Parts: sequence; structure tokens; C-alpha cells
Amino acid sequence: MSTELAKAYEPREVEERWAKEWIRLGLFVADPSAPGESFTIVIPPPNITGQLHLGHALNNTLQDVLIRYKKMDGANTLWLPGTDHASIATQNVVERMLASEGTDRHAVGRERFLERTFAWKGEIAPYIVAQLQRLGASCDWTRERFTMDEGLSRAVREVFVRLYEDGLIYRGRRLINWCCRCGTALSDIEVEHEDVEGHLWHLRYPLASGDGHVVVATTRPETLLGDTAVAVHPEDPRYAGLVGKTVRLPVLGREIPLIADEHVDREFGSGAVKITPGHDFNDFEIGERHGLPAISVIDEQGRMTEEAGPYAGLDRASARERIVADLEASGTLEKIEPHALAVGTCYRCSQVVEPLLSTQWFVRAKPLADPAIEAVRDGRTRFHPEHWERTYFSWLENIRDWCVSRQLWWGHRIPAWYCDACGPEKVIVSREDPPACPRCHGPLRQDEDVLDTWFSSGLWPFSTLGWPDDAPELRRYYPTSVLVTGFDIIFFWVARMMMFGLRFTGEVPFRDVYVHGLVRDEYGSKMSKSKGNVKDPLELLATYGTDALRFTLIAQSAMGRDIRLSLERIDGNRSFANKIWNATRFLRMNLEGYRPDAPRLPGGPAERWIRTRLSRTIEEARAALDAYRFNDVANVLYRFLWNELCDWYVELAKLSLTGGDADARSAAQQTLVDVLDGALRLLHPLTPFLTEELWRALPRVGETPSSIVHAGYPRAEEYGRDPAAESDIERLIEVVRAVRNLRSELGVKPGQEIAVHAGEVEPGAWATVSSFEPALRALARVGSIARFAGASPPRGAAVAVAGGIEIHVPLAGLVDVAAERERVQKEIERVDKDLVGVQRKLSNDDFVARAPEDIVSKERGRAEELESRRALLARSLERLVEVDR
RNA sequence: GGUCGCAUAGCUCAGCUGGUUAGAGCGCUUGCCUCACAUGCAAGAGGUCCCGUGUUCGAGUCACGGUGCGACCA
Repeated sequence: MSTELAKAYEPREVEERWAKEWIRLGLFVADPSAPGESFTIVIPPPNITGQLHLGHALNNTLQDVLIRYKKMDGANTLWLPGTDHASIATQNVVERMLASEGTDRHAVGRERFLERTFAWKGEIAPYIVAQLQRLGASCDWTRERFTMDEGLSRAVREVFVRLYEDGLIYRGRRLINWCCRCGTALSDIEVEHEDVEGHLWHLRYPLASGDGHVVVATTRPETLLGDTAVAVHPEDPRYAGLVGKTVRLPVLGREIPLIADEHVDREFGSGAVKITPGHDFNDFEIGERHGLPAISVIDEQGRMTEEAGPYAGLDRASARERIVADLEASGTLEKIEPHALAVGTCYRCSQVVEPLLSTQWFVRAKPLADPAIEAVRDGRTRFHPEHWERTYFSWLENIRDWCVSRQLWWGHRIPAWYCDACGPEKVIVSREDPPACPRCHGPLRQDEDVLDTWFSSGLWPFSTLGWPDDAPELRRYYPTSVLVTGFDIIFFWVARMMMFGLRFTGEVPFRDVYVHGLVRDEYGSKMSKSKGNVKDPLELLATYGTDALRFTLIAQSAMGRDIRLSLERIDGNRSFANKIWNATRFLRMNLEGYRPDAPRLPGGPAERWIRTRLSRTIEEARAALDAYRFNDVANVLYRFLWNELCDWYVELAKLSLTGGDADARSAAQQTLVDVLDGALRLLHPLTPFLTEELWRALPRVGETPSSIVHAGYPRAEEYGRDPAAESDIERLIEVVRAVRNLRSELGVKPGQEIAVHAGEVEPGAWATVSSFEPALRALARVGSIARFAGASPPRGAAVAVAGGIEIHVPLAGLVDVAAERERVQKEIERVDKDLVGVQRKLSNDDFVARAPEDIVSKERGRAEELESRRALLARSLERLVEVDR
């Protein structure tokens, strides 16, 4: 209290101090036994692959807003933080490190590789936590979790075993997506489709009978070696007589059948397609239907297998070149056309993915998906904005079995064991590591593979709370209240959490899902390292301050929209922080004689007005927060603090503070203190650092609480409502604006006082306006304001109508009359334009007859007002003409 | 090919269940270092609300069609 505030807000020191202090105070440590309604958020755990980006900044800012709001409002809150092991992504990072050291994981060995990766995690996780803390994230840091923690790993095992026991997990040989670079299977959604300009090769497959050929079109000629049929549409007249015959496969000479299948697209190419069940998902299904063999001609390294005959050992790309050349030489190649196609690529390394036959573990998805669909249909979980549920449904309704095994080392090892003596079919799946084969007591070999990262992420909302144990945290904080996340992981994560949550806890994992947009650059492009348009959040924090960045992200978070982050906007909000800082500074400079414990005085209209405005603002802010309308919260608070409190109340309060009336001074001081107190609390969830610092600088009775968080979220009732004061001050503001406008347009010098002659347009307006004479003097440099008698305003005056009065400013010596005439003429034209619109409405009988009464009378009132204004301006114009004569 | 979203001031965007004079920030113009703040104060200019049709007394807002952009799925 004793030290003065600096002239401008310097965020850095304040942020560093409070980030530490909040943790030291244990402000956000959850207590399951404490009272209050539970409000829980589990953090979308950042991957331990590196530093956070602006998407994380947005995601965590929004969560923090909700948690701080609920915490202040008395809820028993828990925001549980943590990190994700991100098996494939993290393994790639560590493998790159090894590569730069000239070695690789196979040389290092599994055990040392895992040690190395845990060491990496040990470095990165604290760094991520520090970044979140820097952002102001009010997580319960004592409960930080990591997806590979012991407890969470136990949950993973429990789920795997139970699903296996329930027949929902099985091991099988099927076509899967294989990333040759990462050396692992991927699930369907881990494959991204990239549009590329490719080719369509038209190939002649001779009929085995020797009489002619069939032309097939393909985008992947090298897979021809694995063809086991050629398919046409059953109703395609071009091939009517050929179905059932056989064709001879070029190069290899294998005889394969010509079959008919309804799924063949007659429009594609020649209408005949080669069927390669071993390397194409559609072909695999056709193959199943027709009992065709599946041949693998490409292996896990992306090389041609022995089945590929003369091409064995070549990689996919060179095999294609060679085959095309050979086909051309043999006259098999009819033509090549350019063709756009979507190739599947690995979402972690962007290499082209190869469909391969492989033995993997699968989760039977449908029985899990159905309850997850139902829970959203009946509203147990709601999406905000709602339309995201369509995305959710469309995926779950078409879900296919989920390949969960990964040929990686970093992750949860699959709890399955094999006994070489008893044979590969005898699989043992167990919660505990089995010591020996239960049949032959021989040694067991654990499955080498790990589980898909999303398998453990799917358990996050309850595994972090102690499940499968019956933990107090689980009882108190589950189901969680809201999940805040980006739409890009609705499939990966949200849907999986729903499936697992319902299956294993019987309840939805969260009541609400708030889906925010992506943070893009100012041109709307996705930020990506390859484009080089990534902005480092830490850099932005350092330049503009955390609160400014947070406020900007919040203000831009309109439901259902991406965020284009512009530096200008952050800069503007840096000014906003400075503005609030200075308002508080102003208050502290005017506290002399202020007694915190003195009874509150009612104050004048200005005091009652700003309290009313705050009360309404509180109501709006709360409603917006409750509905996740983050941008509305930001806008409402910005407007109140800057455009009402600073622009008007502080200016009005200056009069009372220096006017010599002790009560008026006290009332102004009290109001400034109370309103600022409420406004800072109201704003705290958005800009925690600034508000915490300033709030503690307010004078108060007794000891200052350790944090603004304990001060309660403002309630509208705290500030009361006074509609009369509200309309009076609005009147004043209108008049001040009108006079300033006249001054500006007339080019009156800023310092020069002017006389105002007023006439009353609305009954009672004069009494109100004239009572504000000191304010008019201070805010509009009105030297004197007097009511003119009857209907005889002064000659040669500029005129305006505002706040229910006519305002006449005599021009004598101020301005040239011709310019003023022009101004009035323009004003008349403007009024005319509005008047025409209103009159057209009123002359429409349908409107008068059918529109609601209040709308019609509103329009009538407007017409009257415009007409009288027009008449006034016209008279004024006449008198200006007279002056000229 | 299917689905979804977006199109409003020079730029970035608000505008809920159809009814005000269509708003904000930045930028721009003009004037001010007025004793909290030049990260400021005051005033101002700037819009065929993408196009068309329809529903309605009334459409930026609702419906349908089109155009353009983006995303997701196949």
C-alpha cells in the first residue's frame, strides 16, 4: 500500500511473482472433503514432445477462465494437469536424437531406449508445467499425472484385460495401415489423406482363352503383382459375357478370375478394376466376399517381397518405375492419364502409408460406440457449439474395429504373453505378469508391442482420479464438468473417452464438451513449422504480457470460429491492461481522507449510475460465462471498464473529489473503491495477474486476503439498480457528446468556453441537464447554460438536439456562418433519410395492423422525434440566413 | 463424391430466439502532452451486411438455389 504504482503496467515482474505465489499458497489444491459443488476439468494432456504452442495457450486459457470463475464463485474445483506420453511422436523425437548421435534404437536396445526416453520425459514435463504456470494456469499441481504413471498404467491394463475377457479385444490377421518409416501399424484415423496429382495407368490383361483382353485402370501399378482377380460391375454390358472367365496377370502370368461385384464404379477408368486384397482396403473387402486369396507383395520396410517375382527386394517407388517400363515394353500399357487421388499418409511423419496384411490387436468398436452415441443423443453430454455432435456421430456410427497395437517401444506394453512350447495360439492376457506358462510351466514371452497412445488417453478423465480404485477423488470429481478441446481430436480423444468412460464407470466422462477453434496466423493459415508462421507463445507473453495475450485469445473465441491472431489486437489489449492499471493508480492518488470502515454514502446520480452499470455488467458476464460465450465476456468487461468506468465515471468523480463537498468526495472515493473492487474480481478469470496485483492495492478494512480468488465472484445484487440515475447520466452523456461535437465541427479552440442556450424537448429534461452544470463545464467546457424563454432561441446559433433538449451555441465570433449553414443542411438531409424510412413503415397498413403494438408505437415515437428535430434544424437554418442578410 | 462451417467498414471480427440510427478493436482524418494513463483524450470519415429467389407487415438475421473460401470424411 505504501509504494506508489508505476506510471505504466509492467507485466513481467508481476507475473513472475504471482505465478510463484499462487503455487506457494496452494490456492488451487483440491480438497475432496471440502464443501461446495464440484467443478472439475481434466486438462487435455500436452504431448511430451516439446514446447507448447498457441493452441495450448488458447486451450488452457479457456480452462483457466472457467476454473477461476467457479472457484471464486464458491465451487469445489479441481483442474487436473498432466502430460501424455504420445508414444509414436515421442519415440520419433528420441529416435531423431539418437540418429544425430549416429546410432539408432536397435543398436541401443529396448531397455536403454526406454531409459533414455524417460529421461527426456523428465526434462520436458517440468518445462511444460512451467509454461502452463507462466500462462497463469490454476491447476492443482499436486495432482499432476502422466499417462505412463504407475496408477494410470494399472488402469490401462485393467481395461485391456476386461475388454479381452468380455471378448471386445481380439488378435487377428487383417489389413491395416502401416507406416514404413515409423515401422508400426496405425489406426484408421491416424492416416491423413493428402490430395496429390498422380496418374492412372490403363493396363491390358489378356484373357486366358487368348481371345482379346480386358483393360484395367490403376493408380498403383506395382500392386498388380498381388492381384487375385479383376472385377467389373454385374450390370455392366461391356463385360456381360466375360464374368467367370479368367485373365492372365501380366509379368507373372498368373491366371486370375474375372468377377462381378456391385461395388465396382462403372465410371472409373474402363469399368474394370484389378483386385489386390493384400494392399487395398476396398479390394480386401471384395476379396472377402468372393473368397479370394490375399497376397502380400510389399513388406514392412516398403520393399517388394518374394511374391513380387523379378521385382523382389526393390522398394515401392523403384518397383513402380520398373514395372511401368516393363509393361510399356511388352505392350501391356495402353495409356497413362493424369489423375488426382488422395494418398494416405502417416499423421506423425507424413510418409505414404501402406495397407498391409498383419497380425495385430483390435478393439471391437461397435459395442463401445453405441452407448457413446446414446449418451450424446439423450443429452447426458452436450457439445458446445452443438453442431460438433454431428462430427462425433458420423464417426461413431461408421466406426470400424480399432487397431490398438503398435510396433513401438515407448508406451504401455500389451499385457499378453505367449508360450513358445504351447504354440502361438495360446495367448495369456493378465493383470499381473504371469511367472510361467500355466499349462506347461515353461517360460513365457510378452508381446513385444505397445498400445496406441489414445488407448490410455481415453481413460484420462477417470484414470487420473484413481480408477480402478474407489478413490475419494473419483467419487467427488467424476464425472468431470467440462472438457475444453479442439475439434481436431474429437475422434481421437473425445469419442474414445466417451466409449471407455461409459463402459468402465457407467457414466459419461464429462457433462459438457466445449470445442474451440484453431489458432491461425493473421492471414488465416494454419500455423505450422513447415510454413514458418508459428508464433512462440513465450515470446508473445514477454512482449505484451500474459494478460494481454489471454484477453485477446478469449475475446477472439467466438463459438465455432477459428482464431486469427493479430499482433495489433494483442497490443490493443496490452493498452487495456495499462488502462486498468492507471484507473487504480488514479484511485490511489485520491484516497486522502478515505475511511474503509465508514458507512457507505448513497452518492449522487453518477455514483448510482456506475453501480447500476456494474450490476448489469456482472449479470451479463455471468450469463456469458455460463454459456461458454467467452468473447462476450471479454467484450462486456472491456466496454464497462474502459468506456463507462474510465471514460465517464472517473471524469465525473474528479468533480466530486476536488469540489470541496466532503460527503461528495467520500461518496466518490467509496464508489471508486467498490466499483473497482467488483470490476477487478469480475475480470480476474480473464486477466489474473493484473487483477490480483491491483486488487491487493485497494484499501480495505482489516487484513488483505491472500488472493483475490478468495474474494468471491461479484454478484449483481452487490451493486443495486437505479434506473433513474441511469437515464439521467445517459442524458448527460448525450448532451456532452452533442456539445463536443458542435465544438469540434465549429472548430472552437479546446480551451475556449462556450455559452449554451437550451430549450426543452422532453418534459423534465431541462431540470436534469441543468443540474449537471458543473459536469458540463468540466466535460464540455460549457461556460454557462441557460434556458431561453418561450420559443425564441438566439439568432445565429449552431444547434443540436440531444438528451431531450435543444442546444444552441451562439456563433458570435466563433465561426463563419456559411460553414454552419452547410453543416445544418447536411444534418437535415441525414434526418430526412431516416424520416423517409420510418414514414414508409408507418404508411404501410399491414405494418400498423400486424406488427406488435410496442414496435408500432416505437416507430411513431421515432417519427415524432425526427420531425421535431427536422423542424428545429429548419428554423435554425432560416435564422442563419437572416443573420447573413 | 459426401458432410459441415464461413462470407458484415481498408484489416481482424461481434451481431442470441427476425423489429434500434448495423457495432467493436486496429488502421485512417482532424484537434489536443486537460493535474490516472500519449499503451492516452476528444471529434470524424468509412458498409449495395457475397449474389438471387422465397417466407413475413418487416430479413444482416429464417428457407431454398448459386458463387467463392476453408475444414473434415470417403
